[in-house]
Amino acid sequence: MLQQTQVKTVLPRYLAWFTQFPTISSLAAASVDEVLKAWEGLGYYRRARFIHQSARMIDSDYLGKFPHRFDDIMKLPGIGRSTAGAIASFCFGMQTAVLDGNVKRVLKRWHATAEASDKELWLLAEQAIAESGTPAIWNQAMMELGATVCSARSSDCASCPVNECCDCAFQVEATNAVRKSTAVLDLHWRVDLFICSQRGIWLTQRPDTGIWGGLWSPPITELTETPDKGPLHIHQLTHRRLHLYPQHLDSDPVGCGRWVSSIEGFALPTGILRLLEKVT
DNA sequence: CAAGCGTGGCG
DNA sequence: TCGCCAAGCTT
Repeated sequence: MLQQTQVKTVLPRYLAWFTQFPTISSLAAASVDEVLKAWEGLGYYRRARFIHQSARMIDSDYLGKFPHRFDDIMKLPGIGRSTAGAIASFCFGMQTAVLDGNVKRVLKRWHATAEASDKELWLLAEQAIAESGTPAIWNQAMMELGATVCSARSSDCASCPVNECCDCAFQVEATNAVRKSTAVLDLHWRVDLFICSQRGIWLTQRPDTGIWGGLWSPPITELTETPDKGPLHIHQLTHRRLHLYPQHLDSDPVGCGRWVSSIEGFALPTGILRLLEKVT
């Protein structure tokens, strides 16, 4: 849940999650739609399907017990080197490094290597963890440092507990790499609203790959030409600006999908929920 | 290695 | 208001 998502955002969802899925086997037994619904609004929905797959894999391949070997943890879908390193060090006391956004920034500033590649940063992280002697504490400390006094927007070198051994103390600004901003692409989507009092609203399930993968939505058609009139709702993603054009239709829907009397039990993307709030 | 993948918070 | 970024991973 915490991958690329702030603790503040995750916390309430995390608590609700463990009420609904208290054990690995309970998560494994749930349907994909139940899991996606529990994840609704968190974004990066592939993570929800990955954690579901992981639960099922643990159930079948590891007798329902979370694996303790680093290589086995890495095999779980959605768990990469950094997350595996966090789990292995925090849960099992292993000497494994974490390299999240915070740790990367702290390492770059500490060693004054703003242009360091991921490969080089992993090397630095592994070296430090080996010398620390206390992997779990070290990892937590690095992450915490990056989240507080050595944060991205504001660094407080004067109050940093380790400023005396930091190569770039008091000159953080100079070592911030200039990020090349990635282009935001405009997409124009027609959203077909089949709504009737008798049958409710027509929803289709989006393909697993791509934007809002696996979630439910009214049928969406990509437009090559942008309508010059009619209602429009804009939804911003990281690298995409979605222009959503709601289209009320009285005809019968074609293709795969289902009528639902209420969207309550279905996981819908936030952009679609906002659009529906606006037009209904 | 770079692109693709959501959403909310914050300066 | 707007752009950046957050407990990254997969392809």
